[in-house]
Amino acid sequence: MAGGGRTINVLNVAEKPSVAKAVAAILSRNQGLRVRDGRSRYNKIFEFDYAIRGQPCHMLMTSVTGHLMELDFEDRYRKWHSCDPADLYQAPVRKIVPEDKMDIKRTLDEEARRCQWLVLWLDCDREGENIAFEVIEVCRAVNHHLVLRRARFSALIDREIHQAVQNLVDPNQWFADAVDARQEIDLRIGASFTRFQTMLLKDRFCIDSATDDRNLVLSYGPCQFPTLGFIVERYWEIQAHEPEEFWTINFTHRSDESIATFNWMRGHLFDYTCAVIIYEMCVQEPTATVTKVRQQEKLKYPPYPLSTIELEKRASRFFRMSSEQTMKVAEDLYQSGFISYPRTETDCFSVRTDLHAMVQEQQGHPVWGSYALRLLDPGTGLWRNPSGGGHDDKAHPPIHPTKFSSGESRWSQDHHRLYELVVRHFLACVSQPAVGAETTVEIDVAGELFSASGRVILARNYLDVYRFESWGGSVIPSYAVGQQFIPTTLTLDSGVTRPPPLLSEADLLSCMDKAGIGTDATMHDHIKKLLDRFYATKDANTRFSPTNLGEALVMGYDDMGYELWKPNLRSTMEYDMKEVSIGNKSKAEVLANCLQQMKACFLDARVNKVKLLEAMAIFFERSNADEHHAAGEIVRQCGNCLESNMVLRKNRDGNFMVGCMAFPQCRNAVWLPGSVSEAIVTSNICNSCNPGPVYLIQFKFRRHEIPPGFDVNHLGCIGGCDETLRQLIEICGTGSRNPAGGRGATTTSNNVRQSDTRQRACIYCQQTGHSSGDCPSQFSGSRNAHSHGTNLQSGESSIPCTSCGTPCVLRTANTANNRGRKFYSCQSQECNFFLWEDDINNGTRGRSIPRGSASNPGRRGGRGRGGQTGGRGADTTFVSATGDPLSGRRCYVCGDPSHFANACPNRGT
DNA sequence: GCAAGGTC
Repeated sequence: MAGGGRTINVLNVAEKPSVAKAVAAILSRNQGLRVRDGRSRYNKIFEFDYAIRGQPCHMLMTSVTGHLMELDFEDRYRKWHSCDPADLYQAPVRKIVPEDKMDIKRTLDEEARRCQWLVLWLDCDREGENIAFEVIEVCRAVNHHLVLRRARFSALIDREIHQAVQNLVDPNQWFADAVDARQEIDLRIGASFTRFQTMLLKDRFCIDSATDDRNLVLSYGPCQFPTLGFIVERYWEIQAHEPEEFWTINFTHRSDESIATFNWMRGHLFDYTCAVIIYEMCVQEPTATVTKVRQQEKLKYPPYPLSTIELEKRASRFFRMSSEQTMKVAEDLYQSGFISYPRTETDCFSVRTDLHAMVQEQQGHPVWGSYALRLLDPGTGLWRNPSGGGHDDKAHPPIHPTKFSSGESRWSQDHHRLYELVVRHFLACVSQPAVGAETTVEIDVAGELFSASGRVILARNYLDVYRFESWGGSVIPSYAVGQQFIPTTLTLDSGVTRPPPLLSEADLLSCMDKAGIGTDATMHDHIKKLLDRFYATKDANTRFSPTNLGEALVMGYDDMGYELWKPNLRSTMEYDMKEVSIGNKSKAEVLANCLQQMKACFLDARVNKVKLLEAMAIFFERSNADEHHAAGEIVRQCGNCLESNMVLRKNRDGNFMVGCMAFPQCRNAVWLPGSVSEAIVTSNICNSCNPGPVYLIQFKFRRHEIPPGFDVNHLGCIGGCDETLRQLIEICGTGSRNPAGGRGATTTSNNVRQSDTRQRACIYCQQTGHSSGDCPSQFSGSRNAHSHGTNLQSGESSIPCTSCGTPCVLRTANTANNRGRKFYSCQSQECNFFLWEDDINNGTRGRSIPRGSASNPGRRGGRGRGGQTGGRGADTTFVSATGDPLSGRRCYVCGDPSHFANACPNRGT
C-alpha cells in the first residue's frame, strides 16, 4: 500500500449499526463526519475522510444487521410433502438474501459500485467471519474489482480501532467454512426430523396442548432437544426418588453469651440401630471436650463483570424475570444508550477501560450515588481493580452502564430493575470483598465428633451496594481447647432424603452453558421455543417441567436407545467446527461425515418409530386417523380386551414381544424367548389355537443361546399350543425388563397415564396373563432355575431370584420405618437382589441394590441418571471421622469384631 | 409448517 496518490472510495461494513457509528466516530475523531440514510431505515451511512497507511480514503461506513443471508432448500424441496424427509440429507441447498434484508443488500449494491475497497468490520468471531463472506458475495456481484480487506479489533476503543485499520488483513475462510458446515447440518437434521415426527405423530394422537392443531409442529433441533432433555432428565430423577429415612445426632450448648448448635461430623446415618447405639453412648458419657478451635478470616468476593448468561441467570434469580424478557429489556436499554452491548461472553474488563469515569457517572444517583462517591475516595480503600472470570469473546466488553439515569419516565419496572442490576453489579465488581471472621469449634463426645461455627462480619464492602446478595453472621460462645462442658440438649433426630428440585431457569442456562448448547445470544430463544412448542412449562418459581408431549418425545427416542435428546451431538458438532476453523479438517469432510451418520440415525429412527408411537400412547389418546396405521404386524385378535389386535414388536434391547395395540389401556402381552434373533409374522394360520386366526411366526434363534436339540429356525405359534416355544421361554427367559422406575407412575394429568391399571406380571416367568400362584413354569420339572442349588431349610419360604436364579430367603426387616415388614433377599454373595414381600402383590419385580450400601434396600434406578440426588451424603460405614475403625467395638448383632452392625450379614433376620 | 445463528 503505497502512500499518497488519488483518493479512493472505501466501503466499510460493520455487523450492526452501533458498531458502524462508533467506528466512524473514532476514525473521524468526529471531524467532518456526515450521516445519511441508506435504503434500510436502521442502517445509516457515515462518511468521512481518512488516510490508511498514507493512502487518502473517502470512507463510507455502513452496517448489516447480523446475517445477510439464509440457508434453505431449493424450492422443490421446501413443501413438506414434496419429498421423503430422508432426501433432505442430500437435497440441494442455497443461500439467499431474505426479503426483509433486501433493503440492506440494495444499499450495499449501490455503495459498492462506486468503491475501490471493501473493508469488513464484522465481529471477530466465526459468525462474524461468515457474515463477512456474505457481504463479500453481495458486493463482489456488482463490483468484481473490489479489493477485500478485514479489520480485526477486539473492542471499540480508539487505539484498537486505529490499529485495526492500519493493519488490515485477509478474511478467514476457515472460520466462515465452520459456520457454513454448522448451518447446513442444523438445517438438514432439523428439517428432516421435524417433518418426520410431526407427520408421524400429529394426526395419530389427540394432542390436547395445542389450541389449533393444524398449526402444531413437533419440531426437532440440535439445541432445543438437548435443552428439553435437561428438563426431562431432572423430572425423571425426581420421579425416581424414593425418600429414605436417616438419623442424625444434634447437640446444642447454651452459655451466658449465646447458643451454639453442633453438627454431627458423620452427617447422618441411614441405619437407625447404628444411630441409636451411638446416641446412647453419647447419652451415657455426655461430657464434651473441645478438641479444636480454629479462627480464620474469610472473604466473600464480589461477582465477576457481567456476561449475558450471568445477566439472565441473575435477573431470573433476583427478579424472576424470564431470560427472554431480560434480553428484550436489555436490548431496549442498549438501543437507548444506557447499557453496553448486551450479548457478550466477556467477563473481564480490558486494562484500557476507564473504570473510574464510569463510576463517576453514577455519583449523582439518589440511591447508590453516595456509594459511588465512597468508591472514588482513595481514603476509604473501597476500590479494587476487578478480577475476571477468564472469558473473552474478543468482540464486546462485559455489560456495564454507559449512561447515567436516575430512571426514565417511559421505563417499565423491568427496565428499572435491569438498569439497577447492571449498575450495582458494575459498582460491586470494582469494590473490595466483604470480610468476615469465622470461628470453627470441634468437640468430642464419647468418641463422636461434632462441630459448630460462627461468623462475625468485619466489613461489608461490596455488599453495601450489591443488595441482591447477603452473608449472614452468627455468634457462638467462646471456647478453648481442652475445655469441657455438658450439652444443653442432645437429641436423635430423623429426616428423609429429598429429591432434587425441578430445574430453574438459572439452572437450565447453566446446563446449556456447560454443555455448549446455543450461544449467549440464542439460549433464551431455545428456552422460549420449548414453551412455544408445548414441550415444557414454567411455574411461578421459574422452574421447568416437561409436558406430556415433551416427555413422550424424549422417552420415544430414549427407548430407541438414541441420545438425540442429549447434548453429545451438539458437542461433537462444536468440536468438528473448531477443527474446520483451524484448518485441521475441511468443511466438505465434516459435512459428509456428520450427514452420513445423521442420515443413518434418521433411517434407523424411522425403522424404530414404534417406540415413539408407544411413548406417545402412554400420554395421549389415539385419534381415529390412527386406525390405518398398525404399528407392527398383526398376530391375532387380543383375547384380553377383545377390541384390538396383538402385534409383533421388537424392543430397544432387541427382544421380541407380541403386544396389544390398545396399550396402555390394555397391557396384554406375550414375551418371546430372549434367544430370538429374528421374527416375522407369516400368513400361515395355526390349526389348533382359538379364537383364530392366530398367525404363525417364523423365528430364528441364536445358536449359542439355545440348548442342543433345538433348531435355530422355528415356525411357532404364540396361541399356547407351541411346546417348543414354551420350553425355550423357560430355558432362555424372556426379553422383558423391569419397567424403569420414575416415569409415568406418579404424576397426574388429564391424559391417559395408567399406572394403576398396569397388568401384573408373574414373578417367576415375568409373563402377564397369570399370577405367580398358577405359573406353568412352576411345574415343569428339572429345567427350573429355582429348583436347584438351594440350601433352604424345609418349611422356609423362598422364591427364585429374578436377577440370578439363586433362591431368595424371606427375612423380617428391623429398621425404624419398616420394622416387621417381610422381604426376600438373594442368598448369592454376588447378587444384591431385594424384594419386599408386599410388593410382590403390587406387581413389583424387585431390584438389585448396589454393594456397599447395606442399609439402602429401597433405592430404585429409574431413568434419572447422574447428577446429585438430595440428601444422601454420608454412607453408613462404621468408622470414626478420622477414618479409623472405632477400636474395641464389635457388631452388636453377632458380636463379630471384623465388622459392625451396618455390614452384618445377619442383620434383619 | 422445519434449524440455529446473527440482529432491529
